[in-house]
Amino acid sequence: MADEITLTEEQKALIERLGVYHEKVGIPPAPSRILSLLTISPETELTFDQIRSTLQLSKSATSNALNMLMNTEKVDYITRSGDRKRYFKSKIGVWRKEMTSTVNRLTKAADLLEEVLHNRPKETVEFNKNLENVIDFMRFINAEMPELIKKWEAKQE
Amino acid sequence: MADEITLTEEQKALIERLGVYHEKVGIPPAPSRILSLLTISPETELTFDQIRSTLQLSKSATSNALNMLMNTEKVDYITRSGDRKRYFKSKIGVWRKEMTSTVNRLTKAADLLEEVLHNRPKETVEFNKNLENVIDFMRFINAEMPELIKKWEAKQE
DNA sequence: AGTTTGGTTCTTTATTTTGAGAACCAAAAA
DNA sequence: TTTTTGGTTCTCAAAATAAAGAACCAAACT
Repeated sequence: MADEITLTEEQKALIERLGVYHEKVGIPPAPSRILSLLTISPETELTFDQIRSTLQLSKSATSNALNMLMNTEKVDYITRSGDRKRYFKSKIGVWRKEMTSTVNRLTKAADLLEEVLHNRPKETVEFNKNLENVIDFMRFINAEMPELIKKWEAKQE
Repeated sequence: MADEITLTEEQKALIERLGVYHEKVGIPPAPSRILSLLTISPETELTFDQIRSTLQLSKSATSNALNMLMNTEKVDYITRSGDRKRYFKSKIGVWRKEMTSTVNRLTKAADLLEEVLHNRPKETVEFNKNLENVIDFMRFINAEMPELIKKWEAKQE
């Protein structure tokens, strides 16, 4: 127990800064810090207690945060034979899928806005046109994603 | 006073649904509802008191929410000569700029992640490669935005 | 000068979120 | 079979968020 991992002051500061970034996009404090730790830590696979003690969180906060991060597909764990502990790690590898599904959520908004558009009076011409453009652009971006990824991949020599 | 605008049940339901969507992307309840009202209302320019009474908000909640929405460039107001009231309206027209700056915020994340990358040991090869790819893709998307908008505009005959 | 209008700001309360700590639990180890 | 490990779940308190209501204020009206 209490086998926290050693981090430089710089690394600790980075955890906080990246943590704040995650908070800004809606992830609660404890999950944010864990996600940041798993991004910054020299060791990429950490046990429950390494995470807990390094970040000075309670067991409950650690447990709940890890489960939230696993539910949202941001974290995963591996096991090692003959070892009962789980080794948690960032799912940074699936960023392509994540970006795609983030953009895909835009189409949900587009559907909702389309309902709004259909409900609007035809008289507010400019407003309706803007709304229509937003909707169309959201769908356009979503449709372009695969091609965009392909273009990026081609660029990587 | 109490000159609320008339909305159908469907419109009221749409305000709630769109409001929930806004809440999910981090906008607090009252601003979310106001933004939704300004998107759904047949009249696109509403006074402080029309908003207040239609949504049954207190003056303070209305005032604070409107100021937040104006600070974040989501809402604006116009005035009419000989009329002391302000007429608030959604800034839906600037969606292009908004989308661009949303994507632009990605580069802030990329900068932070690059600091992280530089701090990492070279030994975690796969992790580092993934991190590098995320960073590069974020910047790529940002750089592609203007072209993407151009492509979309061309499509609008 | 006094009143009304169109808000803003301050104070207080209700609700939600966050996290600690203890109790708990199943599987593995002793 | 008892104990330890690796968590999970429950209860409670602290802190942050949200919003109501009243007091307040400057500009315009009377």
